[in-house]
Amino acid sequence: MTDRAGRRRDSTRRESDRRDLGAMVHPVLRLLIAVELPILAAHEVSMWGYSVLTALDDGPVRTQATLAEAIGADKTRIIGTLDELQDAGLISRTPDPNDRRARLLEITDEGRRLRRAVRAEIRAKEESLLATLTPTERTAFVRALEKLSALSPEDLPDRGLS
Amino acid sequence: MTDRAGRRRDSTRRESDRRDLGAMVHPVLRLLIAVELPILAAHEVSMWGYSVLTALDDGPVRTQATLAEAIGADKTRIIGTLDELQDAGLISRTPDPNDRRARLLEITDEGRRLRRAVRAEIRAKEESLLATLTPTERTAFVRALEKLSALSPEDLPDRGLS
DNA sequence: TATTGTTATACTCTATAACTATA
DNA sequence: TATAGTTATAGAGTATAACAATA
Repeated sequence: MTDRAGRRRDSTRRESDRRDLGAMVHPVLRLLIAVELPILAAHEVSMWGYSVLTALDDGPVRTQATLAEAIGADKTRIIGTLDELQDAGLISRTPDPNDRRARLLEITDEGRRLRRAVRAEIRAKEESLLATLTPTERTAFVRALEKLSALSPEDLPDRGLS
Repeated sequence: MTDRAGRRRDSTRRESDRRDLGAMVHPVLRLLIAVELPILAAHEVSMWGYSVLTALDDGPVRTQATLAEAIGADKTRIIGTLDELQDAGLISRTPDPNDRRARLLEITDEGRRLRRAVRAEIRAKEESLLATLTPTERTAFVRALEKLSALSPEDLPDRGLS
């Protein structure tokens, strides 16, 4: 029924025959990045830059550290990105009058325009990816991603092994 | 109906309200890595090492470059990994008698044991992730990953924009 | 001359800690 | 003394090109 490598020789198929999730998610992410990079480059914005604009399009943020955590980055890592975005007039970064240590971060109208233009192009590309799925698969896939991306390692119970 | 940031204020929900796929897939991959790393460390094998063992458990490979491409790596990048695996007795690496430039790569019995033990632990952890999904979502999610991970950028047609 | 594997180099990303300015 | 932001440094990961052995 199965050969030496453990693959099934008959036509049956079990979910446990699948590859590890990581072995499938990794190439998918690479594919998404390959699709997005040319679009971002055409608009002269980096991946982190787009990520910052996306976060700020949901509303202003009071400190850089808060913003960094929201996009899964480090506070030291986004400084260069914020410099670029500010120089390009895509965000404003002003000291909070009530606490001059903090920087009030806000997207500008032009930043919003840029972010939404980029998103529209990315969505168009994503459409051609999702078009390879059936409607059922597509809906469930997106829903599953929303659920799983909200989990953190601490949410996982131990289940015997490991 | 929607506020300034474009979010819907009523209870309706559209798929287009979702985040970009990359913004969801990235944290999922990070979660999977966070789950796998402790398991791999306990067995003293690296991520690339496990990836190599997994590929070779499907059958031997005649050249290192072929193996590298199969796991989405560079031929120069896996050399250190192959050295470690060989030193640990997990793979064999012998010059092909017919073409002594090539190295015949094969997993050893111990390598196979290790790989399958690691996989079992990873699968157990993945179970607790997938348990957050409904059965329908789970099946479709895995099927969608299988489809999407098989795509390459060239498979994508241009669709107007970008 | 072409191919396989290896080594060397530089470049990017990231993590850590030290520093400043404000509180 | 503690916090927000910045800078500096070192480390890991990766990409590129040059090299040795074999064909």
